[in-house]
Amino acid sequence: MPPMRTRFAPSPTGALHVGGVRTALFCQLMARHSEGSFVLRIEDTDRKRSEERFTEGILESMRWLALDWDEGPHFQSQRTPLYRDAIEKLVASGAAYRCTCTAEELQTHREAAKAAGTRISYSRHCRPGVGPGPVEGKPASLRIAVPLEGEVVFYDEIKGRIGFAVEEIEDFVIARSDGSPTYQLVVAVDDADMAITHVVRGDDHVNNTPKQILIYRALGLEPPKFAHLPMVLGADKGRLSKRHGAASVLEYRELGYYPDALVNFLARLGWSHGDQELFTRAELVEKFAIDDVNPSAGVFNAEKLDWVNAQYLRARTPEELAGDLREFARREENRELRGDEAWQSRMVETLRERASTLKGLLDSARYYLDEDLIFEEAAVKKLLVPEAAPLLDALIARLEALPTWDAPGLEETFRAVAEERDQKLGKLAQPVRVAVTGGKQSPGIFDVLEVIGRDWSLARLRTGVEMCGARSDPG
RNA sequence: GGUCCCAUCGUCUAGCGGUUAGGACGCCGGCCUCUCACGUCGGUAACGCGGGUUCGAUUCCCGCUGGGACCA
Repeated sequence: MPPMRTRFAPSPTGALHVGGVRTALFCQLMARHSEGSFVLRIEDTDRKRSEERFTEGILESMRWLALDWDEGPHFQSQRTPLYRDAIEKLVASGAAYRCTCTAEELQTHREAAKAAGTRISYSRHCRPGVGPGPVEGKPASLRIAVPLEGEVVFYDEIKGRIGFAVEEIEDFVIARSDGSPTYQLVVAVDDADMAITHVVRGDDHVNNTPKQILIYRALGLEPPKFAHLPMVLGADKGRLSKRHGAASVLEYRELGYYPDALVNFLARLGWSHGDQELFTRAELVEKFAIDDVNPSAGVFNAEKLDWVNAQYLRARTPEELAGDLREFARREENRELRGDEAWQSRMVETLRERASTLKGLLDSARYYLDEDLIFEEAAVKKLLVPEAAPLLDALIARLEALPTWDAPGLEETFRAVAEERDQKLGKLAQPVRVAVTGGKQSPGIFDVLEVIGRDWSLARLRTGVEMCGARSDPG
C-alpha cells in the first residue's frame, strides 16, 4: 500500500474555526498514524474574498495547535497553468464541451425544466449530440458532459456507500467564459496532482464528491478515498457561530486554553477510543482510526472543554504553570508578574486547583499581584462585622510577633487565637479571608497569607479591623 | 422544493442480536474542610415512532417523524 497522503485545504476567506481545526486534526492524525504525509493547501482562487491576513491567521492557528504539515502551503492562485492544462485535456478528449448559453438563457432553461418536472436544471442545450450546440464566436464556458445514465458511487470511509443517480448531476461548469477554472475542477486537479490518497473534509462537501469523481475519471485518473466528517454544531444544534463562543480558534489562546487541551477535546468530538477521555498527542496518533469516527453531527460542549483544559492545567508542575502564566500575562495583557519565579510558583500552586484556564488563573490571582484589593460587597457586609474586630486584633498582635512567616506557623497561631477566644477556626478564618483577599472564597487561608507576605497581610488585616469598626458606627 | 447525510442520558460517547444499556462533562447529595475548589463516595438521566426479519432486537431491513448539509 502506498503511503497515505491527506490534505487540509482551507480557503482564506475567514478565520480558522473549531470545525476547521477538527478537520485539519483528523487529516493530520490519519497521515501520522500511517506514517504518510499531511499536505496544506490554501484555496485562494476566490480573489475577491480571499485576504492575506486570513491566510496568516490560519497558518498561525495551525502552528499554535501544532497541526504541523509536511508539505505546503501550496497556493491555488499560483497553480493556474496546471488547471489550464487539465481543461485543455478535457476539451480535447471530448469530456468537456463549450457552452455559449447566456445567463438569461440558462434562467429560461431552468424555468422550463422546472415546469416540465425535470430534475436537471441545465438543458444541455450546447452539448454535442444532445442539444442544438453552441453558437460559434461567442464567449463560452466549459461544461463536463456527465454520463447520461448510471450512478456515481463512492464508499465513504465514515458514512459508507453513497450513490448519486446521474440524473441528479447537471453538466456542471469547469471553466467560466473568461477561462478561469471553477472550484470543482481546481480541487480535483490539485488532489490528483498532489497525489492525495484520502480526501478528508466536512460533510458539506458530500454533494461535490460525485462531480469531482467525474473529473478524475474524465482525466483518466483513479479517484482517492473520501471521508466526510460530520459538522460541529453549536449548543442550540445550529451552525457554529459567534454566539456559541469563538469564531476563531485563536480566541481560545487569548482565553488561556492549552493547544493540546483544545486538540484533545476536539479529537473526542466525533471520535472515541473506548472510555478514554485524555490523550497525549502520541496516543492520538497511535489510536486514531477514521472508521472510529461517529457519522452523526456533534455539539460543541464548552463546559467539557473547560474540564479538559483544567486537567491539562493541573498536570503542569507549579514551576511550569508559573512559566505558562508569565508568558500568558505578557502576551495577552502585556504585563509582567510580580515577584520571583519561586514565589510565583508558590502562588500558582495555591490557585491551580480552582482554575480551568490561564486567564481564569490570572484573574483569580489579583489579591496576590495587585496591592489594592477589590472588595466583594456582600462578603464585607457579612463578615467584617464589629464582633470580628477583637478577634482580628488579637490575631494581628500574635502575627506581629511571629518569627517566621509560613503556612504551618500561621496555622498554629490561628488555632491558638481561636482556642483562646473559644471560637471555631472559621470564625477567625473567614473575616481574615475577606480582609486579605476581598472575597469569601480563596485557597487555604494560611497558604494565602504566606504567599501574600507579612507586610501586605498585616496592612490588610489592619484595614480589615477598621472596616469592622466603620460598619459598627454608621455615623 | 429536489438530492444527500444523520438519529443511545441535556451534551460527548461505548455498544457491533441475548448487557441490571457502560464511561465522561454537567447537574444533585454525602464525606473531607477555615471558605471555595480539588479529591472521594453515591444519585439523576437515553435506545424518536411504526412495521418487519429473528426464539430474541438499542443492534439488521423498510417506512414515518425529526434534525442537518448542498443545490434551487
